[in-house]
Amino acid sequence: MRVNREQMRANRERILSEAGRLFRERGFENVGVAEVMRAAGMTHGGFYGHFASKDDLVMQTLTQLFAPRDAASDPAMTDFLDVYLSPEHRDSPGTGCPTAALSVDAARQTEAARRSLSAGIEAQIARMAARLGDEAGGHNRVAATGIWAAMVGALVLARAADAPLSDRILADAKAWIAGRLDAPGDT
Amino acid sequence: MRVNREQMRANRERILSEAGRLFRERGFENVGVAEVMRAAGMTHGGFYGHFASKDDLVMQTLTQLFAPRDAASDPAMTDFLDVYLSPEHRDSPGTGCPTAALSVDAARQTEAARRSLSAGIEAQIARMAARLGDEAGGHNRVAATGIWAAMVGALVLARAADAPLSDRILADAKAWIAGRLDAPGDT
DNA sequence: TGCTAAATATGACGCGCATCATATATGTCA
DNA sequence: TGACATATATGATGCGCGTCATATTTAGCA
Repeated sequence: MRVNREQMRANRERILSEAGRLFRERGFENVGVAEVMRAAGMTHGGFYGHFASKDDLVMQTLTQLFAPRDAASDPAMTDFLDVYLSPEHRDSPGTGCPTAALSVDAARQTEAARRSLSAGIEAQIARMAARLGDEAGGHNRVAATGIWAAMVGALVLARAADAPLSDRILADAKAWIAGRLDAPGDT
Repeated sequence: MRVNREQMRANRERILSEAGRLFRERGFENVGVAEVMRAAGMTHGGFYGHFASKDDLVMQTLTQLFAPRDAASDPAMTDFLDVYLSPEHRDSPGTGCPTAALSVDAARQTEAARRSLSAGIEAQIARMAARLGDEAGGHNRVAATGIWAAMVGALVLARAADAPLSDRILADAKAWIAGRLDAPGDT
């Protein structure tokens, strides 16, 4: 039952990947250690060879989900907005934005988990500000925070709302935010 | 151990009230039936005399939290925004906005619970639109959705972020949203 | 005032979960 | 190539939770 070092590294990454998907789909409390391991193609026993506890898994999953990616390949704001507030993104939280899926839950986790999430939020705001800077210019941190909050909030509301209302929230929020992009008008 | 009808009604309301507070503070999955009953000053046994199941309690709690109040006494948008994105509101989810505290969790509950939440979101958007109508006028539904999403999202982000970042998110989001209130500019 | 139904209390059951103990098989290295 | 370390599997333990069975007390009503 022993695997080589490469295999073990791959197993560990598959655990983290499946945990990231399951946690985003159903929240930290509704996914058990055994289910994560099963999704990764193993049994529950080997879990503690990879992680110290479930809290540790939660923290490392958050860290991985918010790992920095190169901002150079970021799509333009308009395209990003269009994808972010699409029905497809709303309907697939398991592969979607970890902030929208896990922020509320993560606020109730370990201090270490909170720190990972907090760093991810800061990075995202900075990236949004940079993106706005490329297209407008000025003190964009305020606008980046407001636009990002509106996007996350709209996705959360759309996921909570039922069928006809949900689509309308996506469309209306997208239209409103897009309208704010053109005319910066910072305070 | 029997109480009169008035007392029983009061007990039932206290259960719902405490459940509303505890659920908003810690989420549905992290609060047990026994703890809710204890908070209401009773033991766990009498629970099923009031509710059919925990799912039933969750649904009725949501219904009560989103019960319509008279929109006539709503504060002006600016005052509402100031209170909503205050550090006090961020730090007391148990008595704060149920949408920000429970939306993500509620999306994973019973269909009946989802319906209660959905109705609450619809009512809130309508109230926001009416408020904007009193102060501007026009097709305000789009703006109401965008502003409400920004407010909910900013509160969620502020609750997830750590100390210095959290305050900045509140202040920046508040400033940005307030700037969008003056100039409607609907699409 | 006494009988009955009802509201709450006490206690128990079964299940799922996180965690750990031990077994087994196989990479790793001398 | 053989001995040992180690990655995973099997199985067990303890605990908390939702739910229910039963007991107890007392309001409601004749």
